[in-house]
Amino acid sequence: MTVVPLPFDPIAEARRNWDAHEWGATNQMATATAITRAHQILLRRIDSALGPLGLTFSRFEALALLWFSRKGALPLGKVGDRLQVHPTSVTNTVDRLEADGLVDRIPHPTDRRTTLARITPAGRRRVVQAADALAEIGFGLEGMSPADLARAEGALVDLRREAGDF
Amino acid sequence: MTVVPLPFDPIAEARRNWDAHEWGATNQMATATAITRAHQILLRRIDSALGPLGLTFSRFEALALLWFSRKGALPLGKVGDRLQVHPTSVTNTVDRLEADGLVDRIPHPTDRRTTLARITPAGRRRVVQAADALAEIGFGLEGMSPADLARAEGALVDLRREAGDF
DNA sequence: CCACAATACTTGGACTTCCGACTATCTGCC
DNA sequence: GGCAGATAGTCGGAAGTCCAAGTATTGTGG
Repeated sequence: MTVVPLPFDPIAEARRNWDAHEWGATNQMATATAITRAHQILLRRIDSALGPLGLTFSRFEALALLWFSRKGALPLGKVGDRLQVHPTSVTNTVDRLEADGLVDRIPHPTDRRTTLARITPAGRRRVVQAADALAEIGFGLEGMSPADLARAEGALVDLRREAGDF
Repeated sequence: MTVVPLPFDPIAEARRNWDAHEWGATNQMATATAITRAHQILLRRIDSALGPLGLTFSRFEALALLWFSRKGALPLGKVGDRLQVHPTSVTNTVDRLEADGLVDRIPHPTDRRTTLARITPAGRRRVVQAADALAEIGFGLEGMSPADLARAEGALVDLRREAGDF
């Protein structure tokens, strides 16, 4: 995608327009726009760093979650809860990881409704490479000072909590 | 989507795992995750507020951009630059807005390569309703104090600038 | 103990986003 | 003037997300 730097901050511009037309909630609009843009920037950088490894951010997240888990395996539903994504997205993600041999599906020992996703040895090797690649690019956050990292994270805690994240 | 509040902050948990395994860039990981989650929360709330009006956030953004423009019309390429999205996404967005009669396509007066998207009277009415609906829900940012709104926006300025946003 | 509700996952469809490739048009330089 | 390269938009395809609906299994109240 062509990145064309604008000669002005589009958010400051939006603020002016919003205020001029009395559309209300200007501060929220500005912050929502900033978060949306930050997410776009982040996702592009992260996915392009992971592309050579055959991963996307969501696949990486799932893989890392399994890697961290005690047994290297979790019910698909738990994966969805932790990553806050829809069950169908988990099915899709695990399908692709499985096709690449990074994960396999095994039945739950006692509940036959439940399927576990289990990280394979190849998956363990891949996720470590991916974590290195992400650390290398600072998770796409080059350009943010340590103070800004902490500020951003802190400012979003209440939003996440209030939305039921934890 | 079922929202199941977790009994702990998943980001704090990820921090612990990351540090324990010495994967590096822990602070960036935490902030990137927070931004990603905030975006998920935001987008869901915003799209569900706009759904009854037949809009999505990206369609609203395009419509608002046209509304603010002096002539109510812009080349598709300019729309993409301002919203930082791929040309094909603009084509798609405008297709749908056009199908709903909120926008129409007109030729550029002098450059025959260029197509202008022009907001229609119905589009103008709709975008005002949408702005009201969004102000109503505080752009999905209920839960953030005014101080946090400013903190989040401020913390992301350098990221956006460094990424070539402006 | 058994019908009914809840839970776990998958399937099919809609939508958004991106990339690569393609057509049409304009611009600049020889 | 005319051709090479840049620019504007669109199309086809891949990937991600969600919802609605469907199957299978488990839990529960009378």
